[in-house]
Amino acid sequence: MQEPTFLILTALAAQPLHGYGVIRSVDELSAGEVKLRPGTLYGALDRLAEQGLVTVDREEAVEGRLRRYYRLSDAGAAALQAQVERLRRHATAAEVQLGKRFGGALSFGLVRAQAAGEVTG
Amino acid sequence: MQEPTFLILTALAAQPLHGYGVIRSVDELSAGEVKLRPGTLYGALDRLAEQGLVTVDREEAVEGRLRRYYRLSDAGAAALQAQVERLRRHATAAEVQLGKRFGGALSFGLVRAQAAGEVTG
DNA sequence: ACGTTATATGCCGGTCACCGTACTATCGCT
DNA sequence: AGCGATAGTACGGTGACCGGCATATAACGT
Repeated sequence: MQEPTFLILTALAAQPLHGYGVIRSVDELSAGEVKLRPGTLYGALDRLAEQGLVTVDREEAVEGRLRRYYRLSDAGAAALQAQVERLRRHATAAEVQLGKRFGGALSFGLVRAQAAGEVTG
Repeated sequence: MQEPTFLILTALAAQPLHGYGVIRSVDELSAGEVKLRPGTLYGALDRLAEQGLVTVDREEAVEGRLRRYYRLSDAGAAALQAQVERLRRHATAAEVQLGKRFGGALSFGLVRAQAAGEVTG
């Protein structure tokens, strides 16, 4: 699962949103770092619906415009939670490796890596 | 940056490795979850070298076979560290969102999410 | 002697997620 | 009337990754 897809699931985790709502939510959640393009969003939404990770909650017609709300399914929530754990494991592994970067054991600030996120063991 | 690329950088963070060494290291680091195919590995290595995130450390000829060692550059280490922080932020954001999942504040087991890995904020 | 597994690298075609852009359409603001 | 925000659809392109194949040597089992 890629970053945009992950953030779409994240946006939908709290409550159902329509497409444009997802774009705004992802923008906020990523502190402005990730701005979803329509092509990315609706493509991802279609794929996620196909996989059963999101479902169409309802369709509203607001002043002629269709507004389709998407909801995170239970399977989607489980997938997201699994992905969160995967991300954490990878982050931890990378920091442990980075801590070994100067060839041996060292006893000062760089062990920070382990201290920071490392309790997983 | 995708998962395979991230794990390749992670593998090289501790010490220079040759191609096959990276495959084994990634296998270990991911607890057997990620098995790099040659096409993925060498393609990624070429791209990373182009971006200056890894450099060729040295070339050894072991019994006729060439063994090319790759090293993580300082830029690569910085990129990996940045990626680690990005991953952590996303993981945290997702768990906060998942915590809101049943519509409001709740005071039992599901707040586990925050308790589990969450001290970052 | 032969097959299998491990070591080690390179190449190529295919897929699919994502990007970028353009287009349609309505509302509110100026 | 024109512009920007809202809201969704369509489509061509890129590039990372996958899968498989080719190549070569060495160790190990049968």
